[in-house]
Amino acid sequence: MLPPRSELNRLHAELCTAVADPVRIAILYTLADGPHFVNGIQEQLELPQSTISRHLRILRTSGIVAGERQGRLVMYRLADHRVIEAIDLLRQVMADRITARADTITQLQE
Amino acid sequence: MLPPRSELNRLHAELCTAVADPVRIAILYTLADGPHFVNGIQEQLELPQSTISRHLRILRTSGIVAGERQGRLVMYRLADHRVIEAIDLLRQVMADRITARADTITQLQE
DNA sequence: TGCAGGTATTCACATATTTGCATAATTGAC
DNA sequence: GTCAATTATGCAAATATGTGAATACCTGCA
Repeated sequence: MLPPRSELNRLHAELCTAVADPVRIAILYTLADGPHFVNGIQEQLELPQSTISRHLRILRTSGIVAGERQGRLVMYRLADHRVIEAIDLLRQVMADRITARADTITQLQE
Repeated sequence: MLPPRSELNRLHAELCTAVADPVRIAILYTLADGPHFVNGIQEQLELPQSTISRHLRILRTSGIVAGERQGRLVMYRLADHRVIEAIDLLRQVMADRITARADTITQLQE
């Protein structure tokens, strides 16, 4: 007894929304290299600590990452690598588009 | 000479945002079955025509779909099937999560 | 040209999201 | 228990996003 399709689409959109932010994408690519502590992520992204923490909560709530406290630190890791696969696919689409546009400009200049 | 990583992440997020809406997801799955006219999409989703049109514009602007006028109708199609692959991956993640939750509930009831 | 069908846009409103700053909560060491 | 370090949250302001109704726009045909 699955939920109706519109409800599935709503949940699906929630998941997509969770990855639809530049800061969260940066966090996810950082975690794609392996688990990181919050201060490590912050050091890498150079953003206010509260900003990092709030975005981590969004990713955690949507089940995309998981956090585990280790003493005073909290270590975050990807909960499901398919999410990285998915956003990587979209990144390729974007990269191809940028390349195509650059080629067009180059041709116009010749 | 590529843009800096933060700029790429911003563009990447724009692309993700475009698919982060229940109506747009429904439209994309409709178009995954093949090109459709606007009135066909509207008939299938049962939403106001202006709503469909506005979401189609968002998808068109972000390059995810392409529209072509044929007489009085406009036919839309997916511009890059990798986008469907990407959101399908996320849908599987979501489906697995729902299944896991249902199993947990079942176990609690036993 | 005028009309009707199909699509796109504008408007006004409501809701949601993001951000920085300040502050709270949690943990380990003394 | 107190203090310092790390992480999380509350708050207020700014920005962005989604919606339906009405209207404008484009096209084919008489």
